[in-house]
Amino acid sequence: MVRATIEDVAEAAGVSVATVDRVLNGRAAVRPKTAARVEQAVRRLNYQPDRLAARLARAREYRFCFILPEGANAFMIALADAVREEALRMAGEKVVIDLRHTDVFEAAVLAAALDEVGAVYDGVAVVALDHPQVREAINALDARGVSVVTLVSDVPGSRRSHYVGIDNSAAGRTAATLMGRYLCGRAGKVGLIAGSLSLRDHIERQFGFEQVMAHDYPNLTLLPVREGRDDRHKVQHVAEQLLADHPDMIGLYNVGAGSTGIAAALEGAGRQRKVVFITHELTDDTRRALIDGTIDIIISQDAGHEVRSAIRVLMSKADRAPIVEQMERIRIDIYLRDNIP
Amino acid sequence: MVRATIEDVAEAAGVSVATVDRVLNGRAAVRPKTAARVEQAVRRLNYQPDRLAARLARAREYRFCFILPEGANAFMIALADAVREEALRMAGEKVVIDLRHTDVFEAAVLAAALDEVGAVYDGVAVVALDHPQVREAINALDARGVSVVTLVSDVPGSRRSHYVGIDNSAAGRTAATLMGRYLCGRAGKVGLIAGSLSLRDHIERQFGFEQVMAHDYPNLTLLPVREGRDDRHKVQHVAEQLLADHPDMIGLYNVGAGSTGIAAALEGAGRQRKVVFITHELTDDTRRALIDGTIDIIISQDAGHEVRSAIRVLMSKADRAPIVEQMERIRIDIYLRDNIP
DNA sequence: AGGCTGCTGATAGACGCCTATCAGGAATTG
DNA sequence: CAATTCCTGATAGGCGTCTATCAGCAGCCT
Repeated sequence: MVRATIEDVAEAAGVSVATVDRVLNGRAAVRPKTAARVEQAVRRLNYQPDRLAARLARAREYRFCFILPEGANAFMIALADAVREEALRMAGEKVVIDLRHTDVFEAAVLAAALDEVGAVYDGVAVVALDHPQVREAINALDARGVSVVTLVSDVPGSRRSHYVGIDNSAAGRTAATLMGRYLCGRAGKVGLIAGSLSLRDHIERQFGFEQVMAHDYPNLTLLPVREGRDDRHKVQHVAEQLLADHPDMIGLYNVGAGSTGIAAALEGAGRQRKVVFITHELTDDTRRALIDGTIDIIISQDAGHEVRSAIRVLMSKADRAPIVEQMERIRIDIYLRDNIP
Repeated sequence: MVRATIEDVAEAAGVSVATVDRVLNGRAAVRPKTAARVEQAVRRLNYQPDRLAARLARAREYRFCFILPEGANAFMIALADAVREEALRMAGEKVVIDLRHTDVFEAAVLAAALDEVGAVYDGVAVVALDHPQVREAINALDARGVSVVTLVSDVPGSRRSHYVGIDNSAAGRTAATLMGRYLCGRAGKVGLIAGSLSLRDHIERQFGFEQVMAHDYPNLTLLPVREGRDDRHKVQHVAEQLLADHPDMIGLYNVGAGSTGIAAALEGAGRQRKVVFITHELTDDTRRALIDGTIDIIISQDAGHEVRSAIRVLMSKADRAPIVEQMERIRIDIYLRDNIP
């Protein structure tokens, strides 16, 4: 039982291969009756075009563009590295991947960047700000036939064809539960530092965290969020303030980047390992802090997986082929010092 | 800058495409001097054969076999389902995947099964018992040119070309740290139930768990391991015994399958949510117990990912192509009730 | 010199699909 | 009923590689 070819279908339907091709690829008008015969034959033989042969024949280049923030925190650098690495690997498969950096915090700038790339690429992956202007730009791309996937941070309500990233509110809830359990029913204050509250992912994490905290751990008092803008130094300053203001703070959750700033602040105050510190993204720095105990838990996402997933999705969209949802789910990685890769 | 074809290489090296092909695929003897010229041209043009075209031309079927335990705990069923699902998907890519069930606990039976499949397949993935006889059978397959990957449980020291599965000792350590933290410095006993101590994965988990327990949590007394054979009923019996024998047991780590038996025992004794219960593998049953709080943490591995990884590895081996290590790392998934997929 | 062997070139024919073109038959229009 | 438009068939050529075959040329041996 070998797989059927386009010729088998043609024969079974009593038409020519040209007609089968016309039906399959919508190349020209075909009488409905004929088309129906072809489609029936396709189903009967369970014909599915050989994607390899198709891509070979099309001799088509896929052109994709990744748009990442230019402000370079460690995770975004890892993401950019992953893009470059995959670009190399995929070069052998007629896939061209470009990488652009933009100020993603400025809606206008990001929207302009999105408009600009539309003419050239088949698909765009973007770490996006959730803002009406950006949403418009994404919708415009989609209207032009350029498929868009959001990466790491989503823009719900836009016509992006897929979101590649973790469920951030689940990540926040997870952080809260671990915080609560690690604190063992003690009473005290828990601090919260975010990067920017205009990034969807941060908002959602915070939301999930607060939800579980309020519901399950009434013994803990959640301090108002402070914004650190994902900048190491600013974050450190914020953390120092927080520590000074609240000598009875026993837990700290960092929603965004700049963890090293917090680690420094904790060490400066001599309160490392006394404050349960949970943060995001495994990088060289956070790994080190995790090993020496300053960080208790890192919640992370795998940049390599995300980039590969984004590419697979964009390719599927370009081929108008379905994606395997289950395969494209990006998981929440939880790292303790014991399971660091 | 389009990518180079085999013809470009031929031209650059001043030879015919036939010769380039002979060098690249070791098809026939080529004078060393000529071969060197070709190889230089390959490097200079950064030529890499188009894998799509190659596979198309070879018109080759890959035949792989998965050998799984016939004793059907939920995880193994999920694994088998994943194999069947991927078999369907890959059918479109000239990859034929068969699935066999065997008593993997009997070294002789498993070894016989391995011997048997050797003649037919290009590659074999096996959930293997770590036993000299099995090791021999694996080595024999390798000698015959059939590549073998171990799945879920490794056979170190054998000539398997790859192990697809999590780092089990890290998983054990992770369980221990979470257990220790969840128990908040209280003193008490911690129970340990394993499936079979002849499966490598269970031994390693236990080892990792004991290591961290002994080192970091001297307040906790680790009870001697009890074997439950991965059988729901036997496991339940063992758990009931354990609970009866030790009213002061405050933590329980299940290294193997049969978690539902333990959940039943805990509920029977009215000690659910009083004993911190950590176990492995997310299934419908364990998910439910996690949600209602009987299970505190599930450490898991994604069957779908493992199967896909095994297939990718086997295909690479069949093509003599390198694998992307980083992409084939199977991660330890940690699930709380907050991040269940 | 004749017969080897060893290496190389040329080339045809897959693999399964896409693209394009041309011709002729069928259906539609006035 | 003729003129037109709409569908369909046939077929060639290509995508980049593999496989196989045959012919030719050099150098070696006896």
